[in-house]
Amino acid sequence: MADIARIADVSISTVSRALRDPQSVSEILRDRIHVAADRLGYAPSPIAGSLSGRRSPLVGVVVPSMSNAFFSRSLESIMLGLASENLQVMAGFHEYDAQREEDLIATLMAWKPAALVVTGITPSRRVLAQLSRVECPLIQMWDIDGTPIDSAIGFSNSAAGRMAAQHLVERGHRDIAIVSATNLGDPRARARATAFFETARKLGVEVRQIEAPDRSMTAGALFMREAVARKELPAALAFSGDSLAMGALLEAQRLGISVPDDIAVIGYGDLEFASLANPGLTTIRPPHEEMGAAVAEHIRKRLKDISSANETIDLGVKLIVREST
Amino acid sequence: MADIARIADVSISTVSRALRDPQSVSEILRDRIHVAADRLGYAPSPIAGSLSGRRSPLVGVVVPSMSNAFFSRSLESIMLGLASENLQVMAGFHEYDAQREEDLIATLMAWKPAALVVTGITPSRRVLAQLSRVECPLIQMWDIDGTPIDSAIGFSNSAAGRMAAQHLVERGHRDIAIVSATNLGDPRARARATAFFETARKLGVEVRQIEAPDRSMTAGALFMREAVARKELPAALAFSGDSLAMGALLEAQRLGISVPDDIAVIGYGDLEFASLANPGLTTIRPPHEEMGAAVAEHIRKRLKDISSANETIDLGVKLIVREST
DNA sequence: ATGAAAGCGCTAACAG
DNA sequence: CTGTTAGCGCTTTCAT
Repeated sequence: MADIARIADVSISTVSRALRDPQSVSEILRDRIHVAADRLGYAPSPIAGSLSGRRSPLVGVVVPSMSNAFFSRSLESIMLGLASENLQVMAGFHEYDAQREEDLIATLMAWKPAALVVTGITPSRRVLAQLSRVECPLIQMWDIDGTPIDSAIGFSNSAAGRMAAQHLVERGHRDIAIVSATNLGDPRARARATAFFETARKLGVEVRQIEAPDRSMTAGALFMREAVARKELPAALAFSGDSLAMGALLEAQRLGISVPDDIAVIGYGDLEFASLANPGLTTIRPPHEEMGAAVAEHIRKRLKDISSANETIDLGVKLIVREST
Repeated sequence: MADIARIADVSISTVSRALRDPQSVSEILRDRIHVAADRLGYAPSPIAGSLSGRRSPLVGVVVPSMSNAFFSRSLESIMLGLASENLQVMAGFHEYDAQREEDLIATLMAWKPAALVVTGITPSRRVLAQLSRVECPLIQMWDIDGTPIDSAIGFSNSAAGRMAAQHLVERGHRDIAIVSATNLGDPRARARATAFFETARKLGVEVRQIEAPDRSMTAGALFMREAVARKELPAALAFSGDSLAMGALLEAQRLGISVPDDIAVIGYGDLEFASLANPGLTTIRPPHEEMGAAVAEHIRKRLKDISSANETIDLGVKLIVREST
């Protein structure tokens, strides 16, 4: 910037202004400065800018996992929506470990991000305290059931659970089990399972809860194999995720069990294979990409406009009925 | 740091040393400083450190896509392997767009990263020039066929293509087609397809090349439906990815086509569903997670040790034979 | 609308 | 082993 200032015969402050807020500089100087900057191939230092300024051109994003299709999609669309704003995403994951989440948030905050995006609306006590002190816009995504600290963009996981239960009961099922990997510590999966359970009960159906070791297709297949071997197969199965459901579907096929004749199956997620499976998998579709796009848009808005903080946006879930129920 | 210095009654430089290289400070001062730092709840500013120091505690990672399971897995394991070193990953994607890749690399370099990881060994001319000027350790991952700029960690995509062709020909197939989404601009998919083609030819088999619109399961299903409708189904199909193959497998099932009796299928990737599919999908397994771990380890080593630059590590691919061939 | 001056919080020679 | 002294490259009052 000093070089530009010399060539354009202005002060460094004017260069700074011309570059970050062109309107605040007279047209003549502005042009001289931009020409000089181009000639020198000037590239601003985000580090120096961040040290000096109020915040960095960074948006922190905290997700439970990077390899989970749900979150990697959200991440991708957040990045996409923020690229035009010259905001770089700095992401991390914690696998539902509260300590790791806390450390991660602390690390991200140390970079003075322009905004912070976290997954979930009900953090642990300590993380809650930590988030309450955050000085930048804070967006909680993937859940809106509860009290947001600042803004929340997502959908109701309880509604998703309710929807699934209602569907199975309406289909006439009375012998229902829900297969869920709750011990992973995913509060949203837990919320869905709880809502499922309670909705079914209200409709006069007692639902069995079965614990899966994790949310993988392999776990789904394993569950199915063992349930069949023990002859403990219920008439309808709700899985906490499409991968579990797909694993079960494939294994059922292998074992000669007919879906939906012998057993009805519903998933959650509407991952790509849900529509291609045989039979097509009935599932609940959360607003994957829409969420990322909405988060990015919200950040853009808040960085410009006056405080449009404390917004809650419900993007809704959909029941997608296919052949498996 | 000034507060710590005052409390511990030392100079700021000594605080800096005690914190970043404890060994270089006498035990007495070191303890006083750490106690003071704890008491004050001191959290270092990575921004100030980066501006002042030679580099930032950041590792830039460039992948083609964040939502692709291949790359999100690598990313996750790189992050995991670097967390202990207090290195934060800053990642971005470009969807095989050379211009976006160039911009992304420029953005990452502006943060003075401690290391840069890119995907692929054969960048465009301009990106190559850009990477040659990088001042930090540079790791090219997911491919080792070619001349690395600095270090390369991955496997031979040509070998993967060769392996697949050899397998199908050995199984006795003469009517083979390869279904590949080459127009996405993925040089590694292209390398695999080319090697497949040439290997088959050497073995006396001419392979048809069929273009898929993308690498999704949906595209695989669509291909299968159309090929069957046109009665143009070859005896053996090699797909450039497991998702394409899985889509085709599911659609074949739907259409009553038997795999491998009517048609043999081989994929690439060994994604989770490959072993669960009916029939199990024969595929080529690249070293997904191993790569991320190896990249992280290599970075750790290079940041400490003397220059162990210009290393090329071949993690190898495996042919996994299942029922589909 | 422009410039001068004072940092942002830390690292890194250089002396001693 | 420790302290002094300069910055790193930019933003931001405060004057003018």
